[in-house]
Amino acid sequence: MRFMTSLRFVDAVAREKSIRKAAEKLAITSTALNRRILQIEDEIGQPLFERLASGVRLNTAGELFVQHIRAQQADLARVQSQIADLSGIRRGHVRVASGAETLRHFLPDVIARYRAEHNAVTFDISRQHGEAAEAALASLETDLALIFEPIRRSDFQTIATTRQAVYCCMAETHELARLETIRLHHLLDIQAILPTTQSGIRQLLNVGLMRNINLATMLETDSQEFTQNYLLNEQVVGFQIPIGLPKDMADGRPVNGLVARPIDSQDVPHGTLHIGHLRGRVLPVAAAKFMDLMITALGERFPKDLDQ
Amino acid sequence: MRFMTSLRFVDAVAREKSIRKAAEKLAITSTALNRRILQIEDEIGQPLFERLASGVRLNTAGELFVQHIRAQQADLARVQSQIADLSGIRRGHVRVASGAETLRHFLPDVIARYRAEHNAVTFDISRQHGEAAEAALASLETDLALIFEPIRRSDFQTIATTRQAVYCCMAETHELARLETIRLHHLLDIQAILPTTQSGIRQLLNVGLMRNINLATMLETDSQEFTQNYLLNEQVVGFQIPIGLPKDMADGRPVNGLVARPIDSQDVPHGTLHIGHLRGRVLPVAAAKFMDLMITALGERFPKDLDQ
DNA sequence: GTGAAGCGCTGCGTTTTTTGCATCACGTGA
DNA sequence: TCACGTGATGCAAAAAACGCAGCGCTTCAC
Repeated sequence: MRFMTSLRFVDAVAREKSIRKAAEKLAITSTALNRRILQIEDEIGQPLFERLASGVRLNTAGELFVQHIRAQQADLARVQSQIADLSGIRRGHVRVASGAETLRHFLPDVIARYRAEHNAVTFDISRQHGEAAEAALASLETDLALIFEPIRRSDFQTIATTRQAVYCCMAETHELARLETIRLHHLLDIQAILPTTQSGIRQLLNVGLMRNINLATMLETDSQEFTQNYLLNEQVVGFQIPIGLPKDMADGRPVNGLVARPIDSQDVPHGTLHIGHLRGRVLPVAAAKFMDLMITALGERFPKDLDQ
Repeated sequence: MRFMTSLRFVDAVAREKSIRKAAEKLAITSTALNRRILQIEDEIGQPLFERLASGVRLNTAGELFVQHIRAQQADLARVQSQIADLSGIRRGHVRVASGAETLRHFLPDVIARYRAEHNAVTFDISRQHGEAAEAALASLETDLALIFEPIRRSDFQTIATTRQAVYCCMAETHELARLETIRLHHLLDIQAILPTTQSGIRQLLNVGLMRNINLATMLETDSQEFTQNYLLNEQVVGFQIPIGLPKDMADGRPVNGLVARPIDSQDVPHGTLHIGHLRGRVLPVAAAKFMDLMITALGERFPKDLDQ
C-alpha cells in the first residue's frame, strides 16, 4: 500500500520514539525517514514530535494525528476485508488479545475450526491481561479481546460473556483430589501456586482470601504452562477456570495425572469472561465472523452460562 | 497533503466517472492519472472501476473504497482543525447544505457573526433541498445541514429544531394584507406563486390544499428572490417561513412594501426546521462551534420554538 | 458502412522525487 | 572532558512519477 507509506512511517516513529530505531525496523535509512517526517510536519503546518536528545516524542498535535492514522489503518483493513469478501474468498487478518486462560485450549480449537473453512485468514494472538488488552483495543492494535474480569474501560463493548467458576488443579494423588467441591478452609496451609495480581483469577481469589485464610503461597507466576507442569512434581495446588482446562478435566475426570475441583462459590465468587471489541468500531469481516464463531463455541462448551 | 494525493485522485475519478476528465480537473495528464489508478487497483488486488467505452464507473469494491477515502478525508479535516485549534488560531472550513429558506437572512447573519470572531475560518454554503442535503451529509460532501421538513434518512442526526409556521407574503396593498391571520378559504382563487414540490413549505401547503381549495397557481419556482421581487409587481401571494423573512416582516410590519401574514395552523400545520449532521460523525472544531452559534442564534430569534 | 471522436491503456525518454552516504551540531552520561 | 547517540543537512545516485505520442477499442452521426 504505497499510499499509506508516509503514515505508516509516522506511526512507526511514534511507537519507537526514535527516528533511527524506526528506520531500522522499516529497513530504510534514518535520513530518508527523517525527511519524510519533516515533510509531513511541514504539510500539517506544525511539528508532530518533540525532539529530545534521546529521540523524539509525540506532542499533542502528534497524538491527535497518530490517533487518526491508526483509525485510518483499521478502517482500511476493514475495507480490504470487505472487498476480499466480495470475491468469495474470505481473506483477512484477525488480531486477538487475550488473557492466558483461553490460550491453552479454547483459542487453538476455535482458530483451527475457523481456518478449516477460511484458510486465507491469518491471526495475531497476543497474550495480554485485561487492562493491557483494553488499551490495545483502544489504540487499534487489536480487533478483539477476551478478558476475564474485570472490565475497566467504558469503551470496551462486550458482545458475549460466560460465567466461570474458579477451580483448583492438582495431581490426582493430592489429598484434596478426593473432594468434589473445595471450600476455602480446605486450603488452609496448603501449598499453592497463585497467578499474578493482574490475573482475573487472582482477583477473585483475593475476595475469598481476605478473610485471613492463610494459603501457603509457594510461588507466583503468570505462566499457566509452568503451573500445570509443576503440579505433577509436587503436592501443590494451582488455580484455573474451566475454559483453560481440557473438557474432561473440567468435568472432574483426571487428565494426564491431573484433576480439577471447583471451589464453592460461597467462598470464591464466579467470574465473568468477556468477549468484545472497541465500542463504535466496525470490525473487518474476518474478525466479525471469527467473533461469531468464538461465541458459538462458547455456547457449545458452556450452554448454560453464555450471555449475549 | 502529499500523502493523500493518490486517494484524492481516486475520489476525483469516481466523481467525474472519467479518467481524462478527472485528469483535466486535477491538472495532470490522463496517463499519469491512469497509472496511479492502475497502481492502486494493483495494491488493493482488485479493480475498483469498471471500464466502459464512455469512461469508468465504480464497481462494488470501488464503492467501498471510495467511501473509506471520503471518511478518511473528513476525519483528517477534523484532526487538522483540532491541531490548528491547539495553537490558538481557530482555523478551519465549514460546509453547510441548506434549503433556500435560511440563505436570505439567517445564514448570512450567523456567518458574519462567527467570522467576526474567527476570521481564519472559511465556508462553503450549498443550496440543496432536504433529500439532496441528506445525501451530501452521507457522502461527507458537507458537514452540517439545515433542513425544513421532512427528515427522510435515519443517519441524519438532529441537534436542534425550531417550529415554523407558514406565512403568506404579499404587497402591502394586497386585499389580504388587512387580515391578521390567513385561513385557507381566503386564498380561494387567489393568484399565488408556489415553491416547487421538493420544498418543505410546499409539502406543508399540500396538506391543506388536499381539501380541494383551488389556488390559482400562476407560477412555480424554487427561487425565493424571484418570488419576493415579483410580489411587488402584481397582486399575488407567495409563501415563506419566518426564518426566511426579515424580523420586522415576521412580526407583521411592512418591509419594502411587502407584508407577511401567518396561515392558521388549523389549515396548514407548522413545520420543523432541523439542524444536524451525519450520525456518528465527529465534526471538525470549526463546524461544531459554528453549529453551536447557529443554535444560539435560533434561540434568540425564536426563543419559544427551539428544541435541543 | 465508414469515418470521426472519445475512451482507457502502454512504450519511452525526461523530469521530479526519494534515498543513501558522509557529515554536522547538539545534548547526555560516564 | 570525551565518547556516544540523537536529529538535521548537502550532494550525488537511484527510483518513481510524469508527459508525449500512439494503439486498440467502442460509440455515434451521417
